[in-house]
Amino acid sequence: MSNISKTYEPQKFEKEIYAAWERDKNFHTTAEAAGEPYCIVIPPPNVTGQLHMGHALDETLQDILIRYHRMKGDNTLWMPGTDHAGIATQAKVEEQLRGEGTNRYELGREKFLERVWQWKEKFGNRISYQLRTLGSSCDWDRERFTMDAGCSAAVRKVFVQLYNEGLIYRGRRITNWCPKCNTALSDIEVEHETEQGHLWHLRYPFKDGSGYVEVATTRPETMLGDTGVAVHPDDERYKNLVGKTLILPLVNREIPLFADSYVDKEFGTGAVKVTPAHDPNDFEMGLRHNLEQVKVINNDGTMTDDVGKYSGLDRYKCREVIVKDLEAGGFLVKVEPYEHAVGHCSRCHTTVEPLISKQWFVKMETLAKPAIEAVKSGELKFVPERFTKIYISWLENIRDWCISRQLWWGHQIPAWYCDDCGEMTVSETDIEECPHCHGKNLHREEDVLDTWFSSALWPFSTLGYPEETPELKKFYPTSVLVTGYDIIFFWVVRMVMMGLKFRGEVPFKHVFIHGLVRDEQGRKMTKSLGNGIDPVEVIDKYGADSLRFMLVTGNTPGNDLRFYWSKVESARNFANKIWNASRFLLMNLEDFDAKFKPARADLELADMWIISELAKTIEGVTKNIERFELGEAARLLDDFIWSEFCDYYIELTKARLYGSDAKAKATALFVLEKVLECTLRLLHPFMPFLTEIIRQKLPNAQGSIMLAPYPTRDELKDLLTDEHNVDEFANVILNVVRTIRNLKSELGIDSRKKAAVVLKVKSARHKEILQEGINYVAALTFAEPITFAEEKPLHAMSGVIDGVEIYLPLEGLIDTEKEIARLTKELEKIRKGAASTTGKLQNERFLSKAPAEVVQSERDKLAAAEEKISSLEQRIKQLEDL
RNA sequence: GGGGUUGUAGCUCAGAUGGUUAGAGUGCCUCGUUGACAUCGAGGAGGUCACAGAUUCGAGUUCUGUCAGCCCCACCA
Repeated sequence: MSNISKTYEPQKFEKEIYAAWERDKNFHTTAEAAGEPYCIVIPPPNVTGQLHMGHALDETLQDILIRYHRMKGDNTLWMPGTDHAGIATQAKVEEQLRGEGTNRYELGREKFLERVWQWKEKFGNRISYQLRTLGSSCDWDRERFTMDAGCSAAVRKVFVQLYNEGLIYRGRRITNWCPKCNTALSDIEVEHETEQGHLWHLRYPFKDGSGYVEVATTRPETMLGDTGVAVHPDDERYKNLVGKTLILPLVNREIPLFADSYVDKEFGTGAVKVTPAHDPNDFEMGLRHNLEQVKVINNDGTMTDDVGKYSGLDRYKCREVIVKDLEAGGFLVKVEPYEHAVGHCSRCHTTVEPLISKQWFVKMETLAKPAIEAVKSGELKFVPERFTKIYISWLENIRDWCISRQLWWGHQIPAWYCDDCGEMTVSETDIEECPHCHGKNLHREEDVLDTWFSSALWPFSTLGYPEETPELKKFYPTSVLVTGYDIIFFWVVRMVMMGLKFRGEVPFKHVFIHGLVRDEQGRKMTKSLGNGIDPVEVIDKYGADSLRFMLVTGNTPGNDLRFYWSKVESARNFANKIWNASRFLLMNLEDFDAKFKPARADLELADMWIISELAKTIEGVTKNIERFELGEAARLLDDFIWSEFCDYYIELTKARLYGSDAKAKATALFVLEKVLECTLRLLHPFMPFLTEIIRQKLPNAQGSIMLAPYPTRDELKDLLTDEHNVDEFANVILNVVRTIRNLKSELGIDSRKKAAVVLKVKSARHKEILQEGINYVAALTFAEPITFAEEKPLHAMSGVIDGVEIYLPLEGLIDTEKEIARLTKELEKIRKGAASTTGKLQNERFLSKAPAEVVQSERDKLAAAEEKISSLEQRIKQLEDL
């Protein structure tokens, strides 16, 4: 039983424990099980690669909530799974192919997809492995993938219904295009970054030779596609010129000067060149004024065949050449440095090109409204609350969602085009015949859906939708979504919209938002910086429990945290502390009658105190978990276990454990075991492995800790006695202990060396307390002997606390002056405090407005301070008289 | 341009509904290895809570403004 190693070595047991949990089906949930449903669907990690530290945080938070609720008796389901991550995964495999000297086009769609599935298999397994290593208690029997049969069926059904309702449409529009990924992107996949560029001022001559209009541009190469110049309708400078024709330099195309209120009169010359095919605003203006769309840039970022000598040039090379040519032709007025925002592909960081193409879109307005309402009504709550505002304002300004991607890896859009009649058909099942003309010459839409389309359905597709399964009925809406603030727009809002649309209810009641895990310098962990740390590496070195504890302590919802090895180390030290406290107990427990139960009267003050503190800790931890303040809960646990249980209580039991009174020993062991066992359960959601292995060694605990009940104050009610008195006792004794330790230290006496102490006690109550607790003082301070006296001993160092004067007699004469100086300093400190208290109590408005108990506590404070002052003054006088 | 967030000990961070002398971890200094633990114990130093106002009997906490950092959103070429 006690053959437990001297130090905590998590590597020796974590894997076996997890395997046992899994073998015993401890994670498994059924819809029929008893208890309130509690469900979390995992934010599915991308099968692009392995988990990083951000995932470790995300999973840890979820696992804490899940384990807590499971122990509480809720019918708890944590649904695991992974995401196919369209663009990202495809890019990885294409990169692999490039290394092999081939590409996806050579391979063909089918063979290529086989390769991606192989990739998925590899990394999907790696992710499952990592999640297990971390201790995640998900229901593995239900593991899902965004492209499995069920999710695909859900996607089809939702797509077709939205299409039939007119909420999905196909249109020729200007969209963000990534020339490298070779696909359209949605607005949120474009990252805007300010760049140092230039503003080129160009002059476009009037056809009639009557002069020029000056325009400015940051992208001169697009002038090849200009089909107009716009000015504001109220702009006096141009009023008489609107309607005239300009000649586009280099190209010699005739283009109109027209008026549109989009134009800002104040900017530049107030005239804008208009390129409908390559700028979203120009595109809109082009539609309003029937301008021609001249495409001059290809999908791959080179210039099109129709631009003469510029054809085939890369867009940036073309820019250089154009500028030269404009300058040579006298069309360049000036160039200024100019800072402006440029869009980049969030995947590959290539500068995005707005291009016109046929794409599929989801109409957002009607879907967004209920999603806004759900948050405003409180049906859906963000933790912390501040994200509500961000969520709402984003939804209020939402634009249609481009969902088609020119990729192969993903859900292929279920639309078929008939080559005979030209009609398009959208269908939930594959079709081989055109329903319009019964022709057989169909070809399927090649595009696939944006990854986030299937992710948006995740909370109900994983529960069985489109089937009306028992799980769907039982666990939807899920309880809470745990995710980082970086994907609120990508994912959270879309789940809410889809959930409301297809289930009529929000997908989750709470959204628990956490921050990013950063490196020691506060930088984001990224591949390019090479500053990422693999959670598995940390686990190998320090154990999963340490990593988990490190990730939650000192962190609050929504805030970023920094990764420090030293923080992991201190979490490991905490684990080691628990390990050794347990080892101590187990060693002493060897010849202990496990069935012994003390009578309430057998409990000592210290026993009652630790049980009372445990009860407070249970309440605090529970309350904070419920509020999602997991960092605070962890702090309370740390504090209770390390300071109160280990540093004080265990020390206080030693006299009994090593003494000869068998019953006293048994009582102490009983309480030690009781408190430890209860504490382990309280800590289990945070440190699942350690708590499991230790608890299994305790004589009175049966079964897995993860299925044991979560502690409650009620559970301790038979042992809780007279808590108010216990607190008072503890207060006095711990204060005396601190003062004695302090004095010893100042005297340079080893803390474990015996030293005589004299106490001068004012009230009978204090005397009673100290007499009863004198052994505790002795045990914690190595004070011996401790005597009570009415007089102040002359040759001694002294300290004073409420109601008690403490003296450490010295063997020789004391250095009177030094001691007086020390006491005077102490006296000043107390006087200062007393002065501020007196000030308050002399303030009539304080007396009349502050609550009675606040006033009373100030009075008590003052009385105590005055007592201390008088005691100190006496002592100083006594020393001065020497 | 709009919005958010942060500013508390050398460092990293806690401090819910305002109310004792503002806390923890880590680092630093002093002392201590006889059996739970040196991955430890005891003690200590270290903070005008960014700055300025306002509200209040009372502000680290609420409000306004200023400064500094970070982040998000945004179709002014």
